[in-house]
Amino acid sequence: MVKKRITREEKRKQRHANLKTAATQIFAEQGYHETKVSQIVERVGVAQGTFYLYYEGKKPLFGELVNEFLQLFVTTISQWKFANLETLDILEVELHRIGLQLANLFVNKKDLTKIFFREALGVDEVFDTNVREFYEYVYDSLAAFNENLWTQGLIEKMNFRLLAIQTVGMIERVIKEFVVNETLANTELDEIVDHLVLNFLSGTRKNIQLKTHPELQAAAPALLSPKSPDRTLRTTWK
Amino acid sequence: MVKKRITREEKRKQRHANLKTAATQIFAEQGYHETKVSQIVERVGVAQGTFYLYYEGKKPLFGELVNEFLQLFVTTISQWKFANLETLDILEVELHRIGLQLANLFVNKKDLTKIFFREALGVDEVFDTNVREFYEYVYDSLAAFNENLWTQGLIEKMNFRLLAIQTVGMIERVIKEFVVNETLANTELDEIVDHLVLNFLSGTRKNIQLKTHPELQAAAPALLSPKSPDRTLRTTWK
Amino acid sequence: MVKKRITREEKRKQRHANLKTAATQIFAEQGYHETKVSQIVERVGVAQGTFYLYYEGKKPLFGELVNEFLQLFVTTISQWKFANLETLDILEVELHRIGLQLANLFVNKKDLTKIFFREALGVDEVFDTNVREFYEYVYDSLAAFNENLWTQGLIEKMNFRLLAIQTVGMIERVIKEFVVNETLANTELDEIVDHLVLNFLSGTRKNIQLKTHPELQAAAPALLSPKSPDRTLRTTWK
Amino acid sequence: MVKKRITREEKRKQRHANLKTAATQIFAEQGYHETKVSQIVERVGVAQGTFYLYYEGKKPLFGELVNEFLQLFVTTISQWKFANLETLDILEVELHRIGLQLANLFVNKKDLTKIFFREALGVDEVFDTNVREFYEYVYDSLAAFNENLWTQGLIEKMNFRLLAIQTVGMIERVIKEFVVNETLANTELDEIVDHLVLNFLSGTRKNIQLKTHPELQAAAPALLSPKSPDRTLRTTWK
DNA sequence: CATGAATGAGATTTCATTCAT
DNA sequence: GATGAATGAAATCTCATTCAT
Repeated sequence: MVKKRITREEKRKQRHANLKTAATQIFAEQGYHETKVSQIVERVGVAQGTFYLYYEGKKPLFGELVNEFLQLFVTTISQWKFANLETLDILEVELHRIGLQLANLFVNKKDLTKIFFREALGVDEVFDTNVREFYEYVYDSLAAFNENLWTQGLIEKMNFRLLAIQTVGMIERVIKEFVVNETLANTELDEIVDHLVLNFLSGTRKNIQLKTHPELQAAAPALLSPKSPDRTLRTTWK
Repeated sequence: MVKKRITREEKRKQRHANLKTAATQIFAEQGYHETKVSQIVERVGVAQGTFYLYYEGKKPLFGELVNEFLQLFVTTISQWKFANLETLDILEVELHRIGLQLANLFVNKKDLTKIFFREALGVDEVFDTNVREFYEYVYDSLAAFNENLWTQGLIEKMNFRLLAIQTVGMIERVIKEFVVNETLANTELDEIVDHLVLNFLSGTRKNIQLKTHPELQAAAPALLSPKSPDRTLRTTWK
Repeated sequence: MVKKRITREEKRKQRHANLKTAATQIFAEQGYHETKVSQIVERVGVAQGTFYLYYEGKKPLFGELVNEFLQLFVTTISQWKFANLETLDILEVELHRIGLQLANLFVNKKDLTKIFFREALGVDEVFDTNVREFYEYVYDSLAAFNENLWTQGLIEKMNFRLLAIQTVGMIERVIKEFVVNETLANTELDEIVDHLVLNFLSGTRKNIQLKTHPELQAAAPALLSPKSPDRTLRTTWK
Repeated sequence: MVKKRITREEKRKQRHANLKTAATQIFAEQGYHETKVSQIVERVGVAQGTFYLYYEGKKPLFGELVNEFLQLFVTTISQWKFANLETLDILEVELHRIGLQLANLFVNKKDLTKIFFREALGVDEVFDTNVREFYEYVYDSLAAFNENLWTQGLIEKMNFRLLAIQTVGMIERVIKEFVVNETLANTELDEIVDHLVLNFLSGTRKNIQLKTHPELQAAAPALLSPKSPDRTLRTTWK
């Protein structure tokens, strides 16, 4: 008896999980609008109506997935503790650590990450609001963090909110290339994080003594558009 | 006779332009999927069928707009000439100049910018490919530019492609906030560009002499999630 | 052992009754089509499948309820005995008595009455036939009764079937207003029955001697549509 | 040119009319819930989508039809003028006239009448409200009319609202039998109206002098349920 | 060229009923 | 008997695109 009940409950959970997994995959593959409920149930091997036993509809499910991602993110960053960031060296190490932590989140939740970065916006007004709230939250957190670093004399005084936005953008695009598009797949995650941290801290500038070697500075040829300066992009689609 | 032919031709062009303008606006306002062909023709004041005399369909038109944006971008950056970037000071000034130039492009083409950043991805596989090619192009250009700066001894040796990606992300998100979401609307464009350039060059690190004032460096308390550490995000949608 | 069997049987009967009660209520509240089987079982607190152990389906249950109402009605009127309707006074008293009897049936079975008057028709062709047969039966009975009254010289000769139909209509609408819509709730049941009986017998006409007082008869102004002669009714629904 | 435009406009009107006609017929035949949009378009011979060019949906169309009926009714009765109802004879003639007028409305709009009497209630809450408002309006009008007759000494003092309700019921059921069920089809419309008017005025009672002939009054046998006193009605449906 | 009515494929969603446990 | 998850047929409605006028 007890066993039977467990079995049924487990079956239910299994099905729920299967549906979510299938939906996540297909959303990640095709995006929200191209994904049909029929595809989801087909992949799981259940009837169309079954879907609606577990989810109120396609949109609510999508919202749930997006929120799961946001939740994971928020949970992760809200756990960070920065007790003793006394020196730049310590800061660098810490930043590297949390950078890797975050990167792993994205890598482990590749499909959710794809979903978020491909179509979190534009599906529904309510979603949009939610996502924008999320960004505000991240900006605020990061700006406060930066300001604190300044208080400690670790970084320069600057527009900390703008800095936060820039930082988010940096990370975002790298994530997109690494996880979503997989164009950075051949680069070590560690190297990437390292790069981001160093760049965040020091920018690109050659250190001061270089100024004493102007002989190194040659004339720079026009550089951009190395492939095809007048490159034309496809214009027609069916 | 001749006059009539011209008039007719002009009318045609006018209509073409009107349709494109209307479509651009509505795509920017509502996104691709929420935009109905009926809305576009209604705004222009022509019949539904007329739309198809000027465009092969909704998707091709959208593709055209996205490409127009890409084209504008490519045209802009491919014109940059960096003849004499002899010193960091010159570089800084130059970067500021082209940064403003780019920013103005986005501001002037606000609708196209919105379209691109909201939904360039996820509408169609072909679009996606095209956009990805575009990004590759930008990365390559930027990486080459960065490498050249290094050659001139202006910047440090680093992973220039990764640097390019980071830079693109930085700019992208700032643009999104400034042009698309208008959350940065109260910040001067000049300040923003300045910030980006300085950050690109120097990062955030306090310069060296600070190290001689360790008394400024206090212990940093945990800082993130200033609003609500356990923040819960909405989970249900209809 | 024996006790268990009884208990089980009783349980079954109880469940059957519960389901019927719940269904009756919800049908009365929402009508046939708005009522979902899920709502019925939820109110009773049993599983969806259990419903089908007691009833063959939603429609058969509804039919059963409608028939229960018809049965009650038929039982009531078939018990009426009219042994000595010798005078109009006796007739009036008798009519009042059976009128009240009927009225109490409707009041006591308010939900069944609502069900019958709201949706007995239009749910199923078979139901419709059944209901029509019922009406025929009532018409026939009433016509025979009326004809008998005539035989006894109590009422005028007229089209007794038509009279029966009229009478049914009179009663029907009053019931609808009193029981179903409750717009007559502030009127005493006794007064209503009284009114119906008197009207059945004497109509509305002022008795003869009035004709000797023609001074009472003033010119009648146009009277209908006291609220708004050109009243417009809502035309659109979603 | 002009001709072409007219043709198109006419075609449109024709199609609109066809859809309405088909819908009216099928609603009248099968009722609201059994009627499918697919049946309507099939009968007209147009595509499914065409339906939605002319009507916002099935429910709004139904509402439109119900309201058309109500409108016709209101228009009819609001035009009645009762200038000189000086005597009962004149009243009788007038009532007969308007009774016929109303009856003809129902006969001419048989389908709308069927729709109204079969399913005006129970399809939608908004409809219900509308219909109930309509009944209130009719009751009010009729009660005022009756009261006026009393003011003129033509009829007895009574509960005029209740009288109105009774009258509406009388008419309603006769209409249902005559128009909807067609069980009175063999009776002359004129006779029916006559009957209703006489009954309204004089009821059924034998006039006074009959009381002097008690020999006519025989004992009445039990009369009701002439067909089958214990008649059982069908109980099961699929 | 322009029109705009018509098309119809296709997607979401509901819910009475079934049936394995 | 009871359960309740699963079923799947069926219905409504949308909208990009076509094509006769």
